[in-house]
Amino acid sequence: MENFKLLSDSTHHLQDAPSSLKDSSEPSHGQQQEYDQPHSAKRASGRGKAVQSENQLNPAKNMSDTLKTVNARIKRHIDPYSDAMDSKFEIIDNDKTQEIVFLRQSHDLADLKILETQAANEALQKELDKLKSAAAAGARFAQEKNPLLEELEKAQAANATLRKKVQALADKQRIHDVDSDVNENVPRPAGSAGNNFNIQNEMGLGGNTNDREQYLAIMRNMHDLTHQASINWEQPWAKTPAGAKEKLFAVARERHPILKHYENDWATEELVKQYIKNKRCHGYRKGFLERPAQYDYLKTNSAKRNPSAPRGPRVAVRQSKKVAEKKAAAKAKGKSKAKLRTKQVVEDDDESMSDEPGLSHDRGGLSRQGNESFWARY
DNA sequence: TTGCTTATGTGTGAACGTTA
DNA sequence: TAACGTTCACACATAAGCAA
Repeated sequence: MENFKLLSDSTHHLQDAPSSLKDSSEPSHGQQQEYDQPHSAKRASGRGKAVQSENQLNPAKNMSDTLKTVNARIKRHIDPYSDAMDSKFEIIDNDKTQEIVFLRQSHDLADLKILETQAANEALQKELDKLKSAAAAGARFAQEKNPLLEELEKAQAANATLRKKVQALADKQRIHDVDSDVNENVPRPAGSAGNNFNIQNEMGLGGNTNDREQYLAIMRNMHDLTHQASINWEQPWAKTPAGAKEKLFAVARERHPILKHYENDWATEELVKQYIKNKRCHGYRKGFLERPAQYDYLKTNSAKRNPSAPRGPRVAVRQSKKVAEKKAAAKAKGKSKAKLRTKQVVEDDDESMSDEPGLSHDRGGLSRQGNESFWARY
């Protein structure tokens, strides 16, 4: 098969070929027709017939053109060293018209190759269609996804707006809290704790269980702070250094911000005073603390007191009575009248003390009538 | 049951402001 | 300036609650 060449080299044989050969191109197909039977069926009409009519007009030229075309197709499609070509060539080896036969065989092979290529193209086309449809589906999906994206963007924008609103409200609340700290100061009640007012109530923590718990928490914390501030509870509160007091107040305000509401830390002060007073009292009673001689008279007074005298929470009653008295005093014109009233109250008190020892502690100017409703509870 | 803590009432003296 | 009233601080007494 080394002699196998492209058909261009042998074109001259065709051009110089005798007319018998040229004319017998079709009749001489006896052998070829047998060989080419399957392909001739494919070319029953169309290109086969056209070539035949062209050959009748100028067979040599047509053959030359055909050879060129086929040769170009062979260059593109046929492997000259393939086994199929080898076997075909051997069959026609000694035939005079071998080149023509070979040309047709090559032509048929080229057609076959074209058909195969067409089939491959069709397969590729189908694959391309599939890809196109897939791409179209992707585009459709992208289009369908757009509304979701828009919705998401809207939700994000709404979220951002809400966040801004929350932040603004928080700022507003913080400002309000600061204002509350400044504006809602509770002044110290008149009198002394336990005698004229109740610390817990005046602190506004006498409402419910939670208030009570908060009050107790603050109170216990103040006790701890008293020791942590190295305050000498064996001495009267008045003798406590101002620096130690201020330090204690500052820490107390930090631990319990509610204490800021009470002017000049009166609540803190009252709690600590009450604590160290009771602690000293306990020490005197137990004997591990010596009472100053200046307070001996209190012991004497206590001995004179009637132990059967009833005790109870009278602060509120006395306070309300005082308010009523002040209102009455405001109505009264002239100081003489007020003085007269005071004297009368004292006289009433003296009367009460002489009549009923149990009311001897009613020091705040309570008349007996005004006090009856209270004592009725005992 | 006991001991401690808390809350409240008591009387007194001192300091302070107001008034005659 | 003295008298008076108010407020404050102090200790004592006691009831009630709570925990060991």
